[in-house]
Amino acid sequence: MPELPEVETITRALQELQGSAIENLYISPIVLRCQNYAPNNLPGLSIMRIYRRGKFIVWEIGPAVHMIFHLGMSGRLFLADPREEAGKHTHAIFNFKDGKQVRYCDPRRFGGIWLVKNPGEVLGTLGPEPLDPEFSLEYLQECLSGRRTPIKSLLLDQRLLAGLGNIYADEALFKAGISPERQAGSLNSREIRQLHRAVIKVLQDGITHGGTTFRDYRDGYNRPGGFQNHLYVYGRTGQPCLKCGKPVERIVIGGRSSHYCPRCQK
DNA sequence: AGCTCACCCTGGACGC
DNA sequence: TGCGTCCAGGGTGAGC
Repeated sequence: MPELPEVETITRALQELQGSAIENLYISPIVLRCQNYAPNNLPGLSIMRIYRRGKFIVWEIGPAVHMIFHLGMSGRLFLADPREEAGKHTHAIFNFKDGKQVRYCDPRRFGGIWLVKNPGEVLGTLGPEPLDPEFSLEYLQECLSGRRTPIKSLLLDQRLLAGLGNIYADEALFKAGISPERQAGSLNSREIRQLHRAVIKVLQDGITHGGTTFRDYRDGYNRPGGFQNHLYVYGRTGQPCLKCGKPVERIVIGGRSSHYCPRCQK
C-alpha cells in the first residue's frame, strides 16, 4: 500500500528518466483509466519532468502530455532489466531510447494510469501536500473545526490532505497520543498542534527509511523499504505497545482497520 | 452537506 | 495435500 513516503521514494528513483526519449510502449487497456491523448503519439517524445502529487506519480511528457500513475495498494512502477522476463500482472512497459525500461505491475488492479493533457483533470481535487508550508497549523485547525467524523477518517480524506494512508495515519495518531475514534472537532489546540507535528514527522521518517514494505511495496528499483521496522502500532495487533507495554488494539473505523494503544492514545 | 458503507481485485493466510 | 473462505485496502459513488 504505497502512501506518500513510498510514492516519493519511487518518484526519486524514476527521476533518472528525466530527459530520456520514449522508444515504444505498451499499456493494457484494463489499467488505462482515462485517455484524451493517443498512446501511439508518445514514441519520440521525451520525459520533461517527473514529480509526485499526493499518492500520484506524474510524468510530464513533451510539451503537453501528462502520464499519471496511481499504485493502488499492490502497484509497482520500477526500472527493470529488459532482459528479465516480465512477471505476471505486468500491465504496462515503457522502453526508452537510452536502453532503460520501466514496468508497471499491479496484481490487485486498484491502481491505474491516466494519459491526459491537463493534470488537473486527475489531481484537481487533492488537498495540500503535508510536507509543504501550505499544510499549516491554521489549515489543520480549520479542517477539523466542527467535524463530527472520527479523526482517523478525516486524515485519510485526500481532499483535505494529499498522501496520507492507513499506515501513516495510524502512526501519526499514536505519535500525537490521540485515539483514532475521537471526533475531529473535539481536539483541543494542543492536540491539533501535536497531530500537525506528528503527521509531518512520520512522513519525513518514512521517506528517510525508503518507505514501508508491509506486503507488496517495492521502490523504483524493485527493492523493499525499511520503515516497517520503525512502526509503533500499524500491523502490531496484540503485541505490546513500544511505549507502555499494553497490547496494541485493532478496530475498524470507516471500513479501515485502525491500530492504536488504548493507554497512550486518548 | 456530512457521513457510512459496498464495491472493485487477487494473493496469501487460515481452517477443516 | 487441497480445497474453500476470508481478509487486506484507496478511491469512488450510492444512499441515508
